Amino acid sequence: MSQEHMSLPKRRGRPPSQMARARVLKAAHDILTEDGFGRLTVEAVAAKSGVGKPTIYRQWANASELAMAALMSGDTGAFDEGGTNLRSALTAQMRSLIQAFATTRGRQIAMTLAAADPDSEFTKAFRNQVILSSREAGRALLLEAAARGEIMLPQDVDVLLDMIYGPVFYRLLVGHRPLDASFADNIVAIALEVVASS
Amino acid sequence: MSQEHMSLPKRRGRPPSQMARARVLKAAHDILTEDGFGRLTVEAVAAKSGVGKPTIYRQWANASELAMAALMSGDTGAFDEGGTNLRSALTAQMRSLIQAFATTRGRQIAMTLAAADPDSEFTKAFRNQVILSSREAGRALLLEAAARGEIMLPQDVDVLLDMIYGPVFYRLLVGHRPLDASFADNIVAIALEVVASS
Amino acid sequence: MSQEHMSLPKRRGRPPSQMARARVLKAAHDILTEDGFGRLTVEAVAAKSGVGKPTIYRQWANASELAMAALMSGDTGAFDEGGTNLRSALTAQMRSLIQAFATTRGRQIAMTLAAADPDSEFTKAFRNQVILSSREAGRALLLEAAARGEIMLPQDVDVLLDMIYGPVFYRLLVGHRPLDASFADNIVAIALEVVASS
Amino acid sequence: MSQEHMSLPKRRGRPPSQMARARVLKAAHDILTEDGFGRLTVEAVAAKSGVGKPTIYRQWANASELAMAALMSGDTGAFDEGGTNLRSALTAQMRSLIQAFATTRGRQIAMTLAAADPDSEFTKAFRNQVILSSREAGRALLLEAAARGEIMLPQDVDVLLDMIYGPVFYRLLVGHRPLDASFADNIVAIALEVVASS
DNA sequence: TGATAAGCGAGACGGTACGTCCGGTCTTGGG
DNA sequence: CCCAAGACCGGACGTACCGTCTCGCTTATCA
Repeated sequence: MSQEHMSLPKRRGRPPSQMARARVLKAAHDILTEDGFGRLTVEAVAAKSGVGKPTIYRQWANASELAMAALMSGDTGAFDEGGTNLRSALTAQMRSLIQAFATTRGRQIAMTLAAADPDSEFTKAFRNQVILSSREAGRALLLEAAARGEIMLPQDVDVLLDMIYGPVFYRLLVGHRPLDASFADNIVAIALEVVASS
Repeated sequence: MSQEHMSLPKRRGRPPSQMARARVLKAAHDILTEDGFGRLTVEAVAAKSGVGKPTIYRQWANASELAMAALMSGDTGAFDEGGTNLRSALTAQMRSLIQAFATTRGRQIAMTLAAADPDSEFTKAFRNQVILSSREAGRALLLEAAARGEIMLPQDVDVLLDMIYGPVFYRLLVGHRPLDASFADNIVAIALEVVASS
Repeated sequence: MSQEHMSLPKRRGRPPSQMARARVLKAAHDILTEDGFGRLTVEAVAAKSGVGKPTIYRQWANASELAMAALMSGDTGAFDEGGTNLRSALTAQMRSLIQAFATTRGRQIAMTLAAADPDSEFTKAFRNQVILSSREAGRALLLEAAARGEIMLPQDVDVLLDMIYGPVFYRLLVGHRPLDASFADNIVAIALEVVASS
Repeated sequence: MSQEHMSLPKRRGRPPSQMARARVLKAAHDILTEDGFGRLTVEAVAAKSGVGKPTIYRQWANASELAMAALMSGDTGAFDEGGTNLRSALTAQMRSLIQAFATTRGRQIAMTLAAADPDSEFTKAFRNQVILSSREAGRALLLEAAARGEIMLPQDVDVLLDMIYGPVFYRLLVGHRPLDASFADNIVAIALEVVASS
C-alpha cells in the first residue's frame, strides 16, 4: 500500500534502448580517456559506438552533457576513509581525492565543468555527484568530530569546507603548483589548526 | 654595450599594424562581454574587426589565446589596498577580487583557462597576470606582516595562499554557493586565525 | 464459378481501418496542394493525419506512392466532351486537359511521375488513370470519327496521339511556352490537318 | 575601345579552384551514370571527389543544380545533321536525339528537370542547352526549308516544334511506348505532311 | 463469451543526408 | 613583406526523414 503510487508511467511506444545508452557511454568514456575532452564529439561517439547521432541527441543536448554522463557513469564517488580519528580520516580522503584528480581525468573534469551550461539540471547532478561529493563527505567527518567534542567548528562551515576542497581545484585548474600527497597533508594540518578546540 | 640588446632588426617590408592588433582585441573583448566565450571564434572576430583571419592567426594560435589576450588587455591587475594593518588590507583585496570575478567576466576567465593549452607560454602569462597576481599580492601582505612580527606564517605559505584564493575559483567554477563580500570576510577571518602568532 | 475469385478471406484479427486510409489520403492531398511535393514526407503525413507511420507503410512503400494515391483519389478522369463533331469534341477535351494541368497540381503530377519507380504497379496505375486517360479518350474520338468516314488515320495512331498529348507535358515540364487555350486550339488544328481525309 | 568594359573583376582573395570544380563535376557525372539521380547527394559527391561540402555549396545550391551542371558538362549539344534535304536532315536529328535519350541518362535528365526549381537561372541554362537545343536546331531546319520554298509553315511554328519534340519527352517520362528509330521516322513523316506545301 | 490475432497510435531505433559554422591554410591583388 | 579579402579542404554541428522495430491498446473473428 506504500509504493503503489510510484512511477509506473506505462508509456506507449518503443522504450529507449538501454544497450544503446550503455554503448554510447562506453564509447564516450573511452574517447575521453584516450583522446581527451577536445576530441569528444557527438560525431565520433556515434561512429565509435555504432549508435545513430539522433539517438544520442535524444538523451543529451550536446557534447558537454555527454561528457558529464560518461564521467559520472564510471564513478562510485566512494573514498577510502582511512581511520577512526578525524586527522587520519580527512588525510586519507584528501589524498584519495587528489590522487583521483591529479590525472588527465581531473583536468577533463575541470574542462567539462567549465564548458557546461551552469544552469542545466545535468550540470547540477554532475556537480553534486562528481565535484561536491567529496566536500559533503568532509562535512560529515567534521560534524561527527564536533559532535564528539574533538573540535570547534566555525559558524560558517561552508567556508571552511571551501578552504579545504577549493585549493584542490585551484591547483588543478591553474597548475601553478603540483597536486601531491604532501599538499593534502598540509591542507589538513592547517584546517585542523582552525578547528582546534582549546 | 648599451643598446645591443635592443630590438632593432630593421626588418624589411611592411611592419605589423598596431591598429589591426588593437581592433582585433577590441572586437574580441566586445564579443566576450556580449556573447560569451562560446561565441568568440576567430571567424567572428575577423568579421567584426575588419581584420583578415591570417592576420589574426599570425599573432594568436587559436581562439583561446585570443580570448586570453583580450581579457588581459583591459586589465590592470591592480587592487585597492584598503588599509594599513593586515586584516583590513587583506579584506579589501579579497572583496575587490570577488567583486571582479563575481560577474560574467569571471566565469569567462575560468572557461578560458580551462580550455587553454596549459603548457602554452601565452597561458602562463595569462595565469600570472590575471589569476595569480592577486595571490602574489596576498603573499606580499602576509610577508610584510610577518616581518613586522604581527603573525606567524606556516612553513609552506603556498598552501595557505591556495586556501585563501582557491575558494574563490572553487565557488566561481562550481557555483554551489554565492560569491559575495561576506565570503571574503569569512575567508580572511579563518586565515588570520591560522597565522595568529600567540 | 461466380464469386470464387472474390476476396472473402475472412481473416482473423482487426481489419484495416478505412478511416485511417481516408485520413492519410486527405492529409497527403492537403500537403501536396499547400506545400508541394517536396514537403510530402511520410513523417509529415503521419503527424498531420494522426495516423502512425507503420500504418502508412503497410499500404504504400514510400512517399512517391503515397503522392500518387493522393493525386488519384480526388480525380475522376472525366473530361467535358463538348460537342458532336470531332473538332469541337477534341478542342473541348484539350482545353479541359490543359486547364487541369496548367496549375501547381500539374507540375506536381510531373514531379511525382518523374520520381516514381517506373516499374512499380502503383506507378502503372497512376500513369493509366492520371496521365494516359486523356490520351485514350482522344483515341476513342479519333476512332469514332474514322469509323464515320470523316477522317483518315495514319497507320500508327499511337504516334499521332503522342503528337497531340505529348506537347502538353513537354510545356508543363520544360516551361518554355505557356499552357493556354490557344495552344490547345493550335494543336487540334494541326492534328486535324494530318487526318484530313481527302 | 570595345571590350574594355568586359568583366575584368580583378577580385581580391584566392580564386575558386578550377581543379575542385572539375573533380566535383567528374564525381557527379560518375555517380549519375553508375547509381542514378537518386544517389546523387552532395555528401556522396564530396566524399568521392575529395572536395569539401562547403566548396560544393559555394557553387551549386543543391543536388539538382549539381546534377544539371554534371549533365551539361559532358554534352556538346551537337547533332548529326544527316543530309541536304529536310526529311533526311530531320530524320537524322530525331534518330540521334532519341538514341541519346533512350538510355538511363535520358530518364535522369527528365528526373533532374522535374526536380529542379523552374525559376532558377541554372535550370534555364540547363533547359536551353540540354532540352531545347534540339528544338532550336529543328526550327532552323524548318525555316531554311521554308526559305527554299520547299514547305509551308503554319503561323505558329512553336506549336509544330512542340508536336515534334514533345512526344520524345512524353514517351521518355511516361514510358507507355518505346523510344526507337521508327518512332523518330513516324514523327517526321507526320510533321512533313503538315508542312507539305501544295 | 472469451481467447487470440491482427491492426492501431506512439515513439525510439540505426541510418543517411542535409545545409551551416568554424577551423586553420593558401593564394590572390594592393599598399 | 604585410595586409584585406576570400576561397580552399575538412571536421563537426544539430535537424529532418527514412524505413524498421517494439510497445500497450483496441477491435474483430473464431473457438
